[in-house]
Parts: sequence; structure tokens; C-alpha cells
Amino acid sequence: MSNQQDWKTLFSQFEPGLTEAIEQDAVIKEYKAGETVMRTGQFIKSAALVIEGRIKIYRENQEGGEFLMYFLGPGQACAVSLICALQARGSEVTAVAEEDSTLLMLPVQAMEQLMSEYKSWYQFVIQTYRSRFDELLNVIDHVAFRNMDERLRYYLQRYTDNTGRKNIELSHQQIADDLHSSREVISRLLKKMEQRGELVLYRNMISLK
Amino acid sequence: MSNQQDWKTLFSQFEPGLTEAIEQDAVIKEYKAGETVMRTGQFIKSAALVIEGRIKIYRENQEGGEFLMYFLGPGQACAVSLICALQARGSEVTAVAEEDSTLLMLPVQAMEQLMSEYKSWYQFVIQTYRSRFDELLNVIDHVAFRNMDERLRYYLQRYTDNTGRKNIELSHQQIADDLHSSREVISRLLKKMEQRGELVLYRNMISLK
DNA sequence: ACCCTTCAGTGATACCTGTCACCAGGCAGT
DNA sequence: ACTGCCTGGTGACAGGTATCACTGAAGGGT
Repeated sequence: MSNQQDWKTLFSQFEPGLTEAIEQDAVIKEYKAGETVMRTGQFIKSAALVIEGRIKIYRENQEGGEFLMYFLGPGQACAVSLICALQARGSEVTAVAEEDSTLLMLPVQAMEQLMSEYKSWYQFVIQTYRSRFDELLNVIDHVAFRNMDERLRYYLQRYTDNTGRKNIELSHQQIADDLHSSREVISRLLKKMEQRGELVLYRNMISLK
Repeated sequence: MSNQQDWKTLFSQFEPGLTEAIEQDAVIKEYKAGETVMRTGQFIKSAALVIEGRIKIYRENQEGGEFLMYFLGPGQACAVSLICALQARGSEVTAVAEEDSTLLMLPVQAMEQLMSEYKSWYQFVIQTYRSRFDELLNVIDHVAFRNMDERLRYYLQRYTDNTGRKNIELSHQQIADDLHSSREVISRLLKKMEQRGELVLYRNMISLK
């Protein structure tokens, strides 16, 4: 477990003074794996920076369906929270901790001030918008142009990229939920991929080659 | 045709001095209907604000498929151009003028400066990010959770919202392209909607009830 | 008036994916 | 050991959508 000093090295692009300014106003929050960080419709009063762990950001619809947008890792910030916080609006996505996670919560008022005072903060915000926007574009590409097998492959790829591990500890059902598909479809596609030698299937685990 | 003075009233939220500052550095560009404003991969050196007309922003894939993201109308700015311009990166979307359009092109260097000097510019940029992000979320919702009939309905709705007209002057083929579907499917769905009395079909025109 | 292109309608067919039904194996708690 | 639940595998089937083939109608240009 990293302690709370470490976050400064994570955001080393922040200029002198900025980290201290953030420290003054921000609150550190811990979430256990599976805990909901933010629920659709919930009012947002803070921007969230991830210090440790992994946060899953997804969209929910009325009928209980869900659809993964992206994961946030250490050093990343939630673009939705940045936008919503700056405009005092409710969240339009749901965020859940996939692992035990540590977040730095920065109140809106503080954000406003940092924005004008610190160029590196402003650049960080812009950069965050950009990378999340990019990620959304990729998601749209896949869901619009690709079949489920390619979307699954992309999903597994992103997962290993995010965790840095080749073993994916998820049930087929969890994957199906993230892709808004069904377990049977995912099982069959995974089986095909296994037969092609792209991966090996275990219980609650997929090992990429 | 509005002349070039009018744009200041369009962006009336800009604080005193900002419009003049923009005027100094910006260039007005005109595009005929159908002209390509920006192509995927093209390098962006200016932010684009729409003064008049309608710009269609869509994603292209390698095989020639396309997928509509949203339209930009007068008073709106292209979030992609704002982001790309600030980071000197290539475009990841294609922009085409749907009608004869007038755009205000603001070079990157000028943007940087306005950003720190004018709060109302900074807020405009944030607001632009936010609304485009929202729109993308809606698009994702539809493509992830909805069937083609609902997507078509949403598409027609957006179209009339954007143009302010109840008559949609598009061929079925054009609609199919925007939704990344096929003409036959769109024709059939439109026929069903006509039979239900939701609209009336003409050649190259759909009239919503 | 005629030709030619574009647009729209429609049936047949195939594929992808979601759903249902059912089974078997693993794992946890009693 | 028994029970029950979660996970994964599999076949059958259905609905939605893409594709192909063909038709006829509308409109523009000559």
C-alpha cells in the first residue's frame, strides 16, 4: 500500500506550489473493491484524482443494463467529475472501485482557483479531457463498426494494459455485463479464442498468450 | 446571409474585450454545402467556432464506413478542434459542411493566450467540452442499448432539433450512412413509422408529424 | 419526349447475437 | 457428505439486421 505522500510523485508534472495548494483543500478517500464511488444522478461537488487502485467508469440505462466506458488508474482523473464539478451538475455515469482504491477529492471551489493560478493544473485538466474523449471515440468505433469478437479482444487488451497483468480475473458474466452482451455469447467466443490458441481459460480467470 | 459583424451577438456571453481580441487573430472561412472542413488525420492548427450553417462531425473507419457523432450549429465550437489545437495533434474525426457555413478559425497561439486572460473564454471552452461529452454519452447509449428503430427516431429528432425544420431533406441512403446501417433497413423502418402515422415519406424528404 | 441516374420498396436469405433450457463441475457452508 | 450456488459449456431457437437481387417510380438533362 502506498501511503499518502506518494501521490506527489504520481503527479510530478504539477508545478511547485500546486501540490501544496491541492493538499490544503483536498481530502483523501479510500474505497474497498466493489464499492461505488459515484452513482448516476448523484450530485458531484469534487473532482476525483486516482492515487491508487482502479476505478471503472460505466454508463447505466434504465433497465439495469450497463456499458463499460473506461478504467481510471493511478495518475488519472475523472473527466466527468471535472466537468460536472465545474458546472455543479449531476453525474451521468457510475464509478465503481474495481480494486481497493485511494482517491484524492478536490472541492469545486478549489478547482476554480487552481485553474486560473496554475498553468500545469489547467494543462492537466485539458489533457484529461483529451484522453477521455479519445477513449470514448475508440469505444464508439468498436461498438459501431466491430462485431462482438473484436470488441471482446479489445476489452481483454485494455484490461491487461490497465492492470499490467496477463491474467484476467473475471467471470464470463462480468465481461458480458461490461460489454452489454450475454454470458453465453462471451463463453462461446472465448472458447473459440482458446481453440485458436490466443488464450487459456480457467475458472474465474483468463490467461492471455 | 448574416454578415461577419453578427458573430458577436452569437457569442454574447463573451466578456468585453474578448470579442475584439478574437477578431484580431481569427480568420473567417466560408464552406459550401458538402465541402470537407477537416479530414481524419489532418493536422489542426486552429480552433473552429461555427458562426453560420451546420457542420457534421463523424468518425470514419478504414473500410470506408462512417458514423455520425453530432452536428454543430451557430454559436457552437468543435471540441475536437479545441483539444487538438491545444495539443498540436491530428484530428480524429471528419467534419463536413452540411449547409453553406461560416466558421471562425482561431489559431492555437491565440487560444492559449485567451485561455489565461479571459474567464469567459475559458468557461466557453469548458462548456464546449461538456456539451460534446454529453452528446457522445447519448450516442453511446443509443448504439449500445437501443435497436435501429430507436436510433433512427433519435436521429430524426436530433436533425429537426438542429435545423428547426420538420422536413428532413435526406435520402434514405444518407441516413443509413450516418447510422452506419444500410439503405434497405432504413427504408423498411421508415415505412413502418409512416404506417404508424409518425411521419410522411416523400422523395428525398421526410416530414415529421 | 426520351434516356439515364438516383431513389425507394420488397422478398429471400444468411449471419450475428440474445435467449432459453439444461447439464456438469467447482467451491463454500453446514 | 450433503446442499446449494456460482461458473462455464452446449444445443436449439428466434429476432434483428446486413446483403443480394430485382422492380418501379421520380426527376434532370438533352
